Amino acid sequence: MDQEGSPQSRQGRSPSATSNSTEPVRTRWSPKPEQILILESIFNSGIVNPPKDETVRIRKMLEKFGAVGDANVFYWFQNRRSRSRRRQRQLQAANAAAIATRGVEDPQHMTTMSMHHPYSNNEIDLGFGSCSNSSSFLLGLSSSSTNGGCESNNS
Amino acid sequence: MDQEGSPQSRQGRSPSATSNSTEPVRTRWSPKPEQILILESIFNSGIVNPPKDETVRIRKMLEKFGAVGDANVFYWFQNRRSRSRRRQRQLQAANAAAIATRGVEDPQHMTTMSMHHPYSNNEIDLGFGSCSNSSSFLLGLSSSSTNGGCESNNS
DNA sequence: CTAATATGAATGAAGG
DNA sequence: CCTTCATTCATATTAG
Repeated sequence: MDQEGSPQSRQGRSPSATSNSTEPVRTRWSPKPEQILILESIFNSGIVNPPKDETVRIRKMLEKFGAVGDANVFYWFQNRRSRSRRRQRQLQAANAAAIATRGVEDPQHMTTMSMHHPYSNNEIDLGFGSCSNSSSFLLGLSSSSTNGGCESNNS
Repeated sequence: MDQEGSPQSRQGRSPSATSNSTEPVRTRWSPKPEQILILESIFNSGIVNPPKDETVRIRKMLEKFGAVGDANVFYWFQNRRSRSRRRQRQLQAANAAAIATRGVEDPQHMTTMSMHHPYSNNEIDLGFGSCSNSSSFLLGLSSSSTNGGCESNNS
């Protein structure tokens, strides 16, 4: 394979940028660790589906650590949501199956999602409803509104 | 019940313990030969993208030979599809290049075909269009909505 | 032991 | 929201 000695040296640019001649190789955006931290913090803060304006704000925040476009942020949240839900279902199914411990299998329903994960990556909290105070440095979302940014969004 | 799929450390009997005591050493799923046979049979039967229900059924089938989760089956088919496609594209490109042969030497590195495969890696059939009925002992599947039978897949 | 390869798993991007 | 494709990462296996 191709394993460079310099990993994570991929520079991604927003697909909207047409004036991009210095980087002919279109590499898909690879979020930097700091960006991932920010995104996860936001997600765990309850903002799982940021509206357009917030997406832009988040993008600007992330841009300080590397090139990123609005679409990237949008995709990230979308995938994150989907992934979390999937995770949840599998986890629940596994748990139920473990508790069941009996050969009762639903011939119709396929709720039995038994998948043995290698590492315990439990992330089953999501303080919705109440804006959980994450000790994150990214608490600067307020701009025009007087609110601190504890809002439940839904589109 | 099934604790884990028995990693079967067949690497080396060397006592060189790689610092493994209570580490969750993410042992990735290693399909048993029988499982691989089943999966390949199904794949070659035309089921290249089993729907969820079928995936569960396949998983149950495989579980008789070793611990496996739905996600593993899902990943297996996904990777299989991707690999088959890529392989074909590369072979096609190589073929086209061979036909060209208009003195146009490709000074670039050989990404298409340069590696000598130890075994005859000819798997370019993918007899879609006509559902080839392989004589497998495990053919007991019912078609679902998306695909699963003798139908050309979408996209 | 090191290098190359095969393959399971994760994720960004896009389609429907 | 859901599934699917393509690319990439990580690791097990095998060749040198």
